[in-house]
Amino acid sequence: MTGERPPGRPRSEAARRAILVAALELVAETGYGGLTIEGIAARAGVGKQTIYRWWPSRADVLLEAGAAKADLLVPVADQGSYAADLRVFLGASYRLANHPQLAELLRALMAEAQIDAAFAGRFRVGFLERRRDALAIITDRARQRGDLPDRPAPGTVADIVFGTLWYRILATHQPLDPQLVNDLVEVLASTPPATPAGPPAERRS
Amino acid sequence: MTGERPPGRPRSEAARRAILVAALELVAETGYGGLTIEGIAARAGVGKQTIYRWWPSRADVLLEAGAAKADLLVPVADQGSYAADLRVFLGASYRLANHPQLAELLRALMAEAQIDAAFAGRFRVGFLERRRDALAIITDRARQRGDLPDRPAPGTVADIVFGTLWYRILATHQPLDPQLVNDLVEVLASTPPATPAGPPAERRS
Amino acid sequence: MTGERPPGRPRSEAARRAILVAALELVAETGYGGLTIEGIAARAGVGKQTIYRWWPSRADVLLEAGAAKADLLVPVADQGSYAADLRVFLGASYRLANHPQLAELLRALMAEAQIDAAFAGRFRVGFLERRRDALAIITDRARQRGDLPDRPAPGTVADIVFGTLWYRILATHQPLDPQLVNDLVEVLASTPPATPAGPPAERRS
Amino acid sequence: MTGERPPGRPRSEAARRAILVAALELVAETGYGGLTIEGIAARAGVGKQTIYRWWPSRADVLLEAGAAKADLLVPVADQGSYAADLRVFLGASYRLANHPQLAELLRALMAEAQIDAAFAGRFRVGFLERRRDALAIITDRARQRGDLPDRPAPGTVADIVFGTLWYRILATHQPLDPQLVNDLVEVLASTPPATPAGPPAERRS
DNA sequence: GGTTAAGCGAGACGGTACGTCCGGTCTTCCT
DNA sequence: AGGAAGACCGGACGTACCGTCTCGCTTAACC
Repeated sequence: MTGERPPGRPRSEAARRAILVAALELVAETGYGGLTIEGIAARAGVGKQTIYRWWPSRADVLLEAGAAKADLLVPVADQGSYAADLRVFLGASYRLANHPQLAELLRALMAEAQIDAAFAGRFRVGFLERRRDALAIITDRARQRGDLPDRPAPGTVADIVFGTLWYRILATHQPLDPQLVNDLVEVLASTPPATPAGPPAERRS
Repeated sequence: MTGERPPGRPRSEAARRAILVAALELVAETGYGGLTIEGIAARAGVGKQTIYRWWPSRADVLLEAGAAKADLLVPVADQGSYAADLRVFLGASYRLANHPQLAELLRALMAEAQIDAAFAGRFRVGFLERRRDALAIITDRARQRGDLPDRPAPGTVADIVFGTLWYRILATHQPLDPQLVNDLVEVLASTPPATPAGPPAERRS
Repeated sequence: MTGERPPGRPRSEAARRAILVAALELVAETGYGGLTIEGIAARAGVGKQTIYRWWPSRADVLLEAGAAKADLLVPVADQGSYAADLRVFLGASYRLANHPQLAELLRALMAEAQIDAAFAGRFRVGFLERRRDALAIITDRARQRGDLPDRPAPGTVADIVFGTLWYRILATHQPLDPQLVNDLVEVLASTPPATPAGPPAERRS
Repeated sequence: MTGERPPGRPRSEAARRAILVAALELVAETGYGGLTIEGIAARAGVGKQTIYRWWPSRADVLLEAGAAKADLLVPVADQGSYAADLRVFLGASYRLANHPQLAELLRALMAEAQIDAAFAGRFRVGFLERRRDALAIITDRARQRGDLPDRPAPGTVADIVFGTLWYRILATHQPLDPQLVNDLVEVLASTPPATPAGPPAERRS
C-alpha cells in the first residue's frame, strides 16, 4: 500500500505552516530583498535546517505559500459565453493581484525566476502553466460552443491576457482596473460590454 | 559657463567603459544571480570604489549599459498607417529582445526592479517610460491621422503591447514570434488578415 | 537481591559493543577532531539516542573502550627490588603507549579533559588515579622492603613518571624509548649504570 | 629594499590587538570549549573575516597571544652552577604556569594540538621547541662548565622537566610546588638544595 | 496471552557555530 | 580629486553536529 509511513519522526505540520506564514508576513513587510532564510526561521521559531530540508530556496517557500491560492480563487465556471467567461476570469485574476500582499509575492516569484534558472522551471510548472491551463479551459469551452474567434490562437490569448496582467503587477504596480478588463474582453472576444449590437463600428474610420 | 572643469583628476572614461563591458559580459555568462560588484571590479581591473562612486547598484550599471540601445534601434518613423507603424515598432522591439544577451539584461533589470524600490523608479524613468513614450508617438500620429481605434485607449494599448513582450521575455523566454506580431496588430489595429484590401506590404519581416 | 532485572527490554550488548568498536575505529582513522556522535552512530548502525542513553559524551565512549586495557596490561608483580619493579612497570606502560591506536585514544582523552571539566573528573577517577594507584603499589612495596629513596616522595615520583610518559605521547608523539626507561629508573631509583656492584640484572629490556 | 609597503590599506594593528585580548579574556572566562571565533569577533568588535584572514584557527590566535610571554618571562641567565640555573628556570616556569589565565591557555593549546595535526606542528615549532631551546642553553652551559651529569642526556632532561610541568598543568591542575622544584633539581643535578655536603646519603639504605 | 515497560533504529526538530561570500566603507599610495 | 588595491565591519549564506523529541518496532517480565 502507498499509505505506509516512512520510519523516523514524521514531518512537523506545525513547523511547515509556521514557515509559510512567516515567509508571507516578512515578504509583505520588508519586500523580497529583505527576506532571508534566517529571518523566516527566526520569525517561525524554527531551525534553519528545517527550511533547507524541505525547500530548495526562499522563493520556493513563497511558491508553495502562494501557488494554491490562485487555483482556488479564480473561477472558470461556465458563464454562457466566451466573453462572459473571460470577463469573470479576468476580473477574479485582477482582483486577486490587487491584494498588496499577494502582488508582492508574485513580484518576488517572478524576480527570482529571472535570477535562478532552476527555480524558474519550478515556477513555470507550479504556477505559470497552471494559470494557462485554467484559461485553456475557457478557450476550449468557447471553441466547442463556437464563439471563439479563430485568429488570436488560444496560446496568444494567454500571452496577451497574462502578459498585460503581469506587466501591470511588475512595471506599473496597478494590477486592477475594470476598464482594462473591458478593453481586453472587447479586443479578444470582440464583444463590447454594453454595446452588443454594433461591435466593430470604430474598427476602421 | 557650464563647460568649466571641476578641479582634480577627471573621471576615467576607460574605467567607465571597462565596467560597462565587464558587467554585460558577466551577466551574459553567469546570469544576474552570479553578477557581483566584486566580480565586475575584478573583471574590469578596477577598484570597487570606482563603481560605487558612479552607480548606486549593480543594476544601474546594466541600466546604463543597455538603456540607450532600445531607443536607438526601435524606429517610430511614419509608415503611412497605424497598423503599419505598429507592425514595424513591434517587429523591431521583438527582434531586439530576441538577442539572448539583451534579453538576459532586460530580465535582470526587471528582476532588480522588483527587489529594490529605488531602482524601480530609476528603471521606470530611464527605460519603461521611454519605451511607452516611443509608442505614444505612434498612437498620437494615428489619432491625428484619424485611424486610431478609440476603445483601447493608448495607455491600454501600451499595457497590452509591452505586457505581451515582457511576458514572453520573463515567463516563456521566447520573445520573438512573427505570428504574435500579426495577432497583436490585428487585435489592436483591427486589420483582419482575411482583408487583403489593406496595405500589408510590410508584413514580411 | 541486586541481580533483579528491571522491567522492560534489557540493554543491547550488541549495540554497546558496536558503539565501542566504531568509536575506536573512527578515532584511529580520522583523529579525535573527526569523531562525532553521528559518525559513531552511523558506523555502528545505531540510533544516536542509544549513545546518549548510556554515555555523557563521545569521550566517555572512548574512556570505556580504553580504560580497562591499561589496568590489565601493566603488571605490578614483585620483581625483587624497587628498581626492577619500576623498570618493568615503565617498560610495560611505554610499550602500551606505543600502539598508535592506543596513543591516539589517550591523546583524545587528555584533550577532552582540558575542554570539558566534567569529563576531566571522570577521566581522573577512571583512568589517571588508577594508574597512580598502580604505581603506588610499587612504591609502597619498596618502602616496606626498605629500598625506597626518601627524597622524591611517591607522589612526586608519579608526577615525574607519568609526566614524562604523557609528554612523550602528547608533545613528541614518541612514547617508547628503552634508554628513557633506563634514565628514569636510574634517576628515581638511584642505580648509577657506572656502579656495576648494584643488581642491574634486569637492565636489558 | 624589504621595507616597501604592499599596496592597499595596511593591516589594522588595533584590530589585531583587540582580537588577541578578546581571545585571552574569553578563554579565561569560559574555557576553551566555550571559545568561538564568533565570540572573539563579537567581543573584539571585529568582523569574522578579519580573524580568518590572519589566523588559521582559534588556537592559533591563542598561540600568538601566549607564545612570546614564556620566552620573555623565563630567564636563562647564568647563576653559577647547573643546579642553580635549573632551579631558577624551573621556578620561573612553574610560577608562570601558576597564573590561572596562562595555565588555561596552555591547556587549550595542548588540547588543540591533539585534535588538529596541522596546529600541532605550529605549536611545536612556535612554542614547545622554543622552550626546549631555552633549557638547552642551560645544559650547554653546564656541559662547558663541567657540572652536567652525563647520564640523563639533555633531551631526556627536557622530557622529564617539561613532562612533569605539563602533567601538573593538564592532569592535576596544580602546576606550582616549590618542593617539586627541589626534587627535580636534586634528581637531575644531584645537588640537594641545602645539604651540598653529603649528597646521596639516602640513595641506598 | 495480553499488558506494561523500556530499549532500539530512524530521522525530524530547535539551535549554535562553522568557514565563505559579498556588500558597502575606509585607508593607503600613486597619478 | 580620481583610481587600484585591499583591509575593515557586518550580515546572510548553506552545512555540520549537537542534544532532544517523536514515531513504529522489538524484547522482555508480569499478570
